[in-house]
Amino acid sequence: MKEDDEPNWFSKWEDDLPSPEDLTPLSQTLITADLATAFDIRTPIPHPHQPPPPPNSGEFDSADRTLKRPRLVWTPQLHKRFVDAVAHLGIKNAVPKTIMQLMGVDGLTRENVASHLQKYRLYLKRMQGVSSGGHVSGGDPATDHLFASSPVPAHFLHRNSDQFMVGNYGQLQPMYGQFGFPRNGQVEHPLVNRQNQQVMGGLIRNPLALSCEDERKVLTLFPTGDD
DNA sequence: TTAACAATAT
DNA sequence: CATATTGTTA
Repeated sequence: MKEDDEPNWFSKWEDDLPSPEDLTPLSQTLITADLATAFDIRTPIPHPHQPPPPPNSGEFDSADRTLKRPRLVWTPQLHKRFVDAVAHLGIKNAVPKTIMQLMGVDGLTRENVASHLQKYRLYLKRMQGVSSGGHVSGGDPATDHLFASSPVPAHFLHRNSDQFMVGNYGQLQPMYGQFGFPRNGQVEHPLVNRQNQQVMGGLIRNPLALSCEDERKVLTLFPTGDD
């Protein structure tokens, strides 16, 4: 009776081990749709009614990759959501996939975001060159119109956009308060000049609009309901 | 192999 | 010019 009693010296720690489900949320993809809603970035978007199913077009509107989608049109509302996502993520985590997830827009692909992000970064860079908020530097106002219609999270303009990591769960305020350490001591107001606003009344008022440009169909993603 | 990113193409 | 697609690199 020496082994019958079962001291279970190993059974002990074995029992103590956490079950596979108990641990490692680390492998998870960052920020699920649920998390995104948990933030404050508005509601999760329903879906923008996919491509117009032209009966005899041979294209299906299902979430079928590998098939061509209509050109995405970045409305001010959609861009706003984009900026919000980027702002809340911080530079470090603001990569296409994460942004896409945080935006929670159905039908929006990583490529869509990547492409837009590329341009957005160029826009920010152009602004850095020039002092405060004035748009110059050979950038046509018409070009920046979209970007100008959305408030830029300040910190992005200056080099020190050292945002905190994703840990801001629960409550997120539009204010980050932490300007960090201005090595230059140059704290400016990233006020965006809106004097160059074009005709914006009545033109961009109809969301969820599906138009036809030439023969290419363009897809306008839903209205976020707020701007 | 995935994804970010820059470059290039529509 | 706005967005897509591709190519390269991490």
